[in-house]
Amino acid sequence: MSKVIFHIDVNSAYLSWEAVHRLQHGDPLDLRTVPSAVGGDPIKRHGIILAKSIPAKPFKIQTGESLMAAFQKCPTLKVVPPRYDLYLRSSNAMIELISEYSSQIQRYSIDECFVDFTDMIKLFGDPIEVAYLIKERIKKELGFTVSIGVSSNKLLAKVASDLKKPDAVTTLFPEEISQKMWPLPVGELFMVGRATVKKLNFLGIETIGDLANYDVDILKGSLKSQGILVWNYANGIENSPVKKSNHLAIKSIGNSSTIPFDIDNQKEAHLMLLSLSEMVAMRLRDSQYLARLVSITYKTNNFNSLGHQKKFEIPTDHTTEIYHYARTLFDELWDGTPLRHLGVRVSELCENDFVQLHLFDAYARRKNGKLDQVIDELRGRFEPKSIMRGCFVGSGIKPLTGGVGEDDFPLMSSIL
DNA sequence: TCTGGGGTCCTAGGACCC
DNA sequence: TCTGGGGTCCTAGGACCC
Repeated sequence: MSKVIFHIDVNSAYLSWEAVHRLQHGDPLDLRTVPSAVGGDPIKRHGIILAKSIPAKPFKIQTGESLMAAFQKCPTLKVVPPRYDLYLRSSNAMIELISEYSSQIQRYSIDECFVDFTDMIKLFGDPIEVAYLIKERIKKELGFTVSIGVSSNKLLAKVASDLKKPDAVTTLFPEEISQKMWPLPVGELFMVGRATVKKLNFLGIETIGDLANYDVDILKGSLKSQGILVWNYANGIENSPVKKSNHLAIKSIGNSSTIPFDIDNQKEAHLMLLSLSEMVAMRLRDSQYLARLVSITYKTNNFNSLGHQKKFEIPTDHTTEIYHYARTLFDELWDGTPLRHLGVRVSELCENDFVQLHLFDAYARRKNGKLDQVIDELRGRFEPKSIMRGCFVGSGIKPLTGGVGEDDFPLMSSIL
């Protein structure tokens, strides 16, 4: 028997949430009614558009483009800074409301989720009517709009929610594929990004329909497994389950940041790595995992990206150990080119309830672990900034770099 | 185009082993 | 060794998602 899946997508999420919050706090202006955007600070070199209002669309403002470019297209564009804690709370409120209709919810990102409604039909009735009900309740009770796609699998539900925006419910059942999905440009398909569009165009494939009706063996030849995947998607074939998000399914934890100035000396680079390692290690301990692999990445001032990684014998969650690995990796890779961006990531995670300790290491590690624990507690009880290492004083580098702390739920992946 | 930060997965090549 | 081949692990880089 066939499933019923919803995909629920918040319209211009960051911007809508920002607008609602401002209205609730007495701001007379609804950001959604004027050309506006949520964006970073160009002075700190974080100047890109993160979300835009619908009135900004006619100016061809694009998510991801620089604020400079955006202002050139629309000098009156109202830009506000992001507030991720607010967005997380807004997202949580929405999920809570949706939970009243099904417990089978997969949070796909901060502003998107999948809902398996199959078993709830006998309780709530017609899925499409329920989708409208959810949409209206979110609008009335939370103040923002969503687009909901309804279908028999996640891929089709996701495509459906994109067909009509904002504030809409759209179906895309298998029998509607040829009429509703096939005429779309192939780049609209999930997992067909810029690089794949180019390769497909080269084969004469322009629309999703072209792809669906192409010889899958030829696709396999030039696109490998990706070719089979997107061919299946173009034909509406996809059957992954709606996975209830559990944060224990995390595969890696990383932080990275663009520095307001170019780093051209080892000392500052090390300080930045320490700052990133502090955050990564705190999140790692919070996740109850240990990591076996540490990687660093950087971007030079001419936007060249390089990375280096290494596996280590003994999994760890200690700040100082992760930092030392990161520093060694960095020193092995860096040739002195000025840097604009640095990142630290840990992966190959394993449960932390059972660790084989080398006898020699045992004492030092326990001491380290205690220190980390105390710092984590103080940072939790007061403010994260309440404890910082002296070496950061006057350095121009923040003692902790990176976001996504406490309410970790980053299960956003490119895989359904 | 003066261009963020959080992720996941796949592929290719070399090392190493049998 | 101017020789074969398969399996697995490691690493770098790139593709995609939001």
